[in-house]
Amino acid sequence: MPDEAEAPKSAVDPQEALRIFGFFTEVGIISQLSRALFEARLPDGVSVAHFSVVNHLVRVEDGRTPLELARAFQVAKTTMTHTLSGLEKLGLIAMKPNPRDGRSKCVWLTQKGRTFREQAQRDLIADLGPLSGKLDLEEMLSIVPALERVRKILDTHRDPE
Amino acid sequence: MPDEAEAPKSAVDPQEALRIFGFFTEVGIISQLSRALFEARLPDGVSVAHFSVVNHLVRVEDGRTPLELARAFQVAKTTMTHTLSGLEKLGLIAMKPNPRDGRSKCVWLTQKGRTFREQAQRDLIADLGPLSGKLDLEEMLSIVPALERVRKILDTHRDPE
DNA sequence: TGCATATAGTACGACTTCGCACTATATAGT
DNA sequence: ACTATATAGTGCGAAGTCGTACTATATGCA
Repeated sequence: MPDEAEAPKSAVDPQEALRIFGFFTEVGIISQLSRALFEARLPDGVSVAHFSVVNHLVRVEDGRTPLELARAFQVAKTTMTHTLSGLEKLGLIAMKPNPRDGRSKCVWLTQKGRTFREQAQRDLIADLGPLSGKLDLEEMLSIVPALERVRKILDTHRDPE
Repeated sequence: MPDEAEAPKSAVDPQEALRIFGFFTEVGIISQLSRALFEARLPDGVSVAHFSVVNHLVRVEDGRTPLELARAFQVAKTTMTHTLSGLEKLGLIAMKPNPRDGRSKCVWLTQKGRTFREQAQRDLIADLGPLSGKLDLEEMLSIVPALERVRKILDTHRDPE
């Protein structure tokens, strides 16, 4: 481990930096593994992104604009366009013009979308059973606030949309 | 929030499931944001995956096989093939036949690779300065063990290689 | 009013990751 | 020794995400 011994001006020494990298490495791997796990349990053609958006529209009223959704999930607006067009083809949402802004649209859940979400959530919960036996759920949930703080700081530090 | 009131057989109630989804949502967003942050600070044409592999090869001896690397980063072996071919084009690694197994190869860092890693790490550390001032580093690092536990359980629960 | 600038959404191409199918080599069982 | 099976790596095509560039509409200012 050939770390440098010079005094860094910015309060981060190489030793600590390595551990910070480790944090982000762990987060990246968990993200990848959990995405694969969820995806395998969703119907063919439905991605985690699809499910997440439908889920979000149920929890916070639908009628959101694509841009609001992109911001909520911290993805580029082109990505949200792609996801929404997939959801529209699946018949889970309907896009209507935004009465308050001619440039914009509003995203509405269809009945099929609501039904799908309830079924998918039930299936996911059922499949979570075996996992939940091994995961320390209490510990997992206890670190969510810390993760939220990290996320918010990273968010403010990225280049503006 | 139309949650069901039936008694689930598998120890996960819908309320808790939503919070578990929340955990993975946070992890996914942090993964995305940190990837973008790091990528913007690496030279053109060098991805986070590239840097991570080089960094790994420095920390744990080089001479690893592609499959070992794929397992270390929990990515498909085709993904590692792609990443390594990029690193080879960049001149940061060299692939040699594995003397112990004719099917396999070994990945060695070039001098250029080692130099690159030191420089890149220095740059990243310097750029981490402003962030580190706002992040609660101690809190971040304190939850790494919990993340490792989650990662290991998810890993054992995915379908084999 | 008229024009400059900002914003919402989209088309397009690049990059990353993955699954599947394939080749080459290794290993196990007979 | 021979054959069947398993494993390491790669080529190819599909899907997701992103940045750039573009169109259409909105907003601000002279």
